[in-house]
Amino acid sequence: MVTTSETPTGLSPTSPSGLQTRRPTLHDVAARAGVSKSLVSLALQGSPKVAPASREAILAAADELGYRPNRTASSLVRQRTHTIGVHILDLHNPVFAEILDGVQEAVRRNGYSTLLVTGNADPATERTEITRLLESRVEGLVLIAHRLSDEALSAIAREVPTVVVTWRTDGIAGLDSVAGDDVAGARLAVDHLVTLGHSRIAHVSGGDNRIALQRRAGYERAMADHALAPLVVDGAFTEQGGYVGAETAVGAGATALVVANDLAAIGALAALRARGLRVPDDVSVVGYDGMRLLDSLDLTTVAQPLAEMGRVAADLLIKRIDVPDTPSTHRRVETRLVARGSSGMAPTHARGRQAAEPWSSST
Amino acid sequence: MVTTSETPTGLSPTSPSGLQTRRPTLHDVAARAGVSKSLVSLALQGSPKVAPASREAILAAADELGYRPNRTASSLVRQRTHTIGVHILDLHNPVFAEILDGVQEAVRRNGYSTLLVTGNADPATERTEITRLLESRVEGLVLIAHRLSDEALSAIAREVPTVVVTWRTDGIAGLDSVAGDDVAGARLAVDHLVTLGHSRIAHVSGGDNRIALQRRAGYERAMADHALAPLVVDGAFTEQGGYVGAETAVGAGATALVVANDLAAIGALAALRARGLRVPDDVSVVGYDGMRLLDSLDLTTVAQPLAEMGRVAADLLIKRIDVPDTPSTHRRVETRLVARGSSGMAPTHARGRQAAEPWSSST
DNA sequence: CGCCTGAGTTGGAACGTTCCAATTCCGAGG
DNA sequence: CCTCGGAATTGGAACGTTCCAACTCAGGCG
Repeated sequence: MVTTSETPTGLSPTSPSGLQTRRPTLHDVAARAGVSKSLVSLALQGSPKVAPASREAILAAADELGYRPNRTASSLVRQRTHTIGVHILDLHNPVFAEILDGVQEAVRRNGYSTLLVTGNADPATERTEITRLLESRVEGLVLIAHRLSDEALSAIAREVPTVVVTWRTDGIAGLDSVAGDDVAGARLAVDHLVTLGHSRIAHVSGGDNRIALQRRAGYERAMADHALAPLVVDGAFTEQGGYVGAETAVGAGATALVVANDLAAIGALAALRARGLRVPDDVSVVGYDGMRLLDSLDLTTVAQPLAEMGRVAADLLIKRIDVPDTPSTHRRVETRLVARGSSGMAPTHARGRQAAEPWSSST
Repeated sequence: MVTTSETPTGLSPTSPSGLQTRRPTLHDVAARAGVSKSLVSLALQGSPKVAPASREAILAAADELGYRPNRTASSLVRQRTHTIGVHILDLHNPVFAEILDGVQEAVRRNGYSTLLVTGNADPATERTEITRLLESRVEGLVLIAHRLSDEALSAIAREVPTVVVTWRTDGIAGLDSVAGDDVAGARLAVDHLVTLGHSRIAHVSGGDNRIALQRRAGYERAMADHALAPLVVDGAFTEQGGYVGAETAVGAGATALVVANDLAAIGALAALRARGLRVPDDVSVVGYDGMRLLDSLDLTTVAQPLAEMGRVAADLLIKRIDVPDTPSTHRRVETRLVARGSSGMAPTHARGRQAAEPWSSST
């Protein structure tokens, strides 16, 4: 198509490298197509009111100039960003990636897009990154785990619809949550090991965060219900945490480990290998979370429907964006034990021991 | 501090839920503090020209109203976003998270922040997500792997400073890249296995993407140099790819596997376990990438300095943002073999075989 | 006493969109 | 030939910020 070229604006100016110096605007496109900026705006939004000929000319001009709409300007005037902010506690833990899958799926299905951000387990960067999301005027916030105080969290929830994935937020008004039942989940692990004849079942803890404490409580209650002596050793939600935790646990004579999460369970496995202990013949290991990778690693775990958690969270959030004044809902997802090769019968010499016998450092 | 309250604006309006209906603006803060919006802007930016008393009043007003600056408005008028866009091919692969660590570190050190986005290995979403970054006017783009065509890539590079991490982009002008030498890296793996007495060394490929093909080429050349018959089986950069690839490879009598990446190597391990084969007694396995997790899994791998790659990439990018017209630089990072427990001497019955002997399906 | 200076403050234009109200254009109907 | 109506198009205000130029107001100095 031939455009009359008495319009002042030619092709976009380029620097020697070919990198554009000034980005073309609606105005430039309008000048090149010989119409007003309003019509260009209309045409690019696909309005049916634009005459076919004009539309064609505008699209051609935009293409020739390499026009790229400016989202910041658009969302400023529209007062909408159609964007959901997502904070991930730790990108190194594949569990969070799996939750994110579900979030993205639901967010996109609802016509929003996501802005992803991570504090990498550092509370200070976590704060600044979330602040950044709020300043970018995201319309909702998904927190895939976080380290905020209850006050900080509720302040945020007052500002923008928010949903927390991974733990319940009962006390705090105006925000939703999606989580599994960590107490019941830890009990599943203990029950499973008891069924296999274990009594010296130790728990490698995940530190003193909320989730870790819940799982620990579940372990302790289950042990008490089975009239077994509990042993909790310090660990963390990382491979290293699992490694050192497993070392002290087997040092104390444990034949089975309930590890705080999958990543730590992988670390525990490494510690056992380093000690020359076989899994599950000498020691059984059960993880927590249910990340996909564990299938390949043949690790027994307490599994949560991760992608579904993300999906449910995003759906709750979008509902809350549409109807801001809904009471908080806290969704509980089903937790189940997935038995794999890392858990087996207790070693014969350790089986059938007296239940509440105190722990000693025998091997 | 007592503020005179004849100003028209009171506290920000809230809906029954406590969720704010209209976000306070500079104007609201100005009204409440009894000054002009210009002075509020100045004060919030920490300008020394603002009188202490005014500053205090303004800060108090902002705090009381819960004022939150609007980044979209700010970046619109400033014509700067101070934001780097980062695209990650696949969040499920921890390798990319480790590269991202380096990127974030360098980006923050230089006073920028990041906007993270993932296509989750789907080319279509990848495109829309990158488009989104461009429309948000990021000042630079880091692509931690991607599936764009060369044309698409160079079009983007013409629009915004861009750096690709993970593979070289020699042919394409105006963008930088950071990568390891995949051909040499694969050779390291083969050499290592040959030293251990292996001759039936198979390669589980990573598909037909650029990197996979490079690694495959490195394997093939190294095998030829050792006068060994190569065997390449189809795989993918995923656990499943490694699983099926390993199955066919050992079916063909391989005693050692050079697997296309770490994730696939984990899958290969699972396949061997399922077949009752011991590692490394029956079969040795070498991965590629060097993700941290492999340390716990005791897997030999060809390691790349992942975080450093990210750091170097971000530094190159920021240099290019400052000085747009610099010639492309392609940084090569050092690749080295990290020997762990998954690679060992070739089984005695397979050792010292005739080198170029054709492969058969013996076990 | 008027002028100058500089500290402190302010109005208003600009950024690139969207969208409303107003305008032009053109053919049909009276 | 004039009027009307609908389709197509347009100007301009608005979004919330930044920043420049201009202004006010003391106080010091000649």
